[in-house]
Amino acid sequence: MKINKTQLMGLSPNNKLLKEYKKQLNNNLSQMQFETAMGLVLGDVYLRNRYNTNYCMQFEWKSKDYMDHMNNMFNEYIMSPPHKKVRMNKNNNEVMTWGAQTMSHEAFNFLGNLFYKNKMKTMPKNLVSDYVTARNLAYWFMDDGSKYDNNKNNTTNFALCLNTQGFTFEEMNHLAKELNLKFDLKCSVINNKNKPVIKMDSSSYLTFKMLMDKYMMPSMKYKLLFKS
DNA sequence: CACGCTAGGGATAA
DNA sequence: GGTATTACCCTGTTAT
DNA sequence: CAGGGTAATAC
DNA sequence: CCCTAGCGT
Ligand SMILES: [Mn+2]
Ligand SMILES: [Mn+2]
Ligand SMILES: [Mn+2]
Repeated sequence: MKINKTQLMGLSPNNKLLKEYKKQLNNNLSQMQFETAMGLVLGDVYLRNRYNTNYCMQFEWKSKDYMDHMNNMFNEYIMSPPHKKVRMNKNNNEVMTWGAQTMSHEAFNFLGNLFYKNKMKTMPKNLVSDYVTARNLAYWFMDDGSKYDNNKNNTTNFALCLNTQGFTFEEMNHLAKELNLKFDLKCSVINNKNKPVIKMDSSSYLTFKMLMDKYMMPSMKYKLLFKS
């Protein structure tokens, strides 16, 4: 008797049926989920291990479309639809985002163990050569990517960035080399507020765009669109 | 005198 | 009855 | 992005 | 992540 996810609607966190449902799920993410999740962990997702058992993912994005896409991608691990978050910041401005979370599950532990060594998020050595794929890169870029030149004219500088301020210069210097090696992306590390940012040279734009094209969600395509 | 280009910095979107 | 569990919001806070 | 609080089960 | 003041050509 297989448990359908719809049977879990409104159940409490410690419900027995929920735990049986978790058991019947595969202990590993699908290949597509794995590649996506890794991109998201590098990007905007919080991979959380609160009770020292199984990891879960916490989502927060401004784009509802993008959030819905993740809701679909990790459908079997998400029990509640995204909830709207409206907050006031210190300037009394309204800031609206969408929040959601997966259930905690063993399927997320491999990524957790890969990125978190003694509760600290680190960049695994040889991450790119061992794991990073085009899809993986795409979700990282959709999350933390940007143009280098954001001026509102038709610039000829097509350089792109990965906003990696959360990592160390050492980690990113190594990553830049790995990206160059595996994807032929001419990368360097630049400085933003004394924190590292990966810059992909303008000459690598077409290479990168070709790699990304089939994965870019509509709401994120602006990140690699130029006037000319 | 324009205009491309950085690095400096603000207000979110993480 | 207490203790253990844990998904769904919440808020703290800032590097993106 | 990262942690905290809690209400609802299970034993 | 994105915007922009202001140096350099
Ligand atoms: Mn990130
Ligand atoms: Mn981000
Ligand atoms: Mn993002």
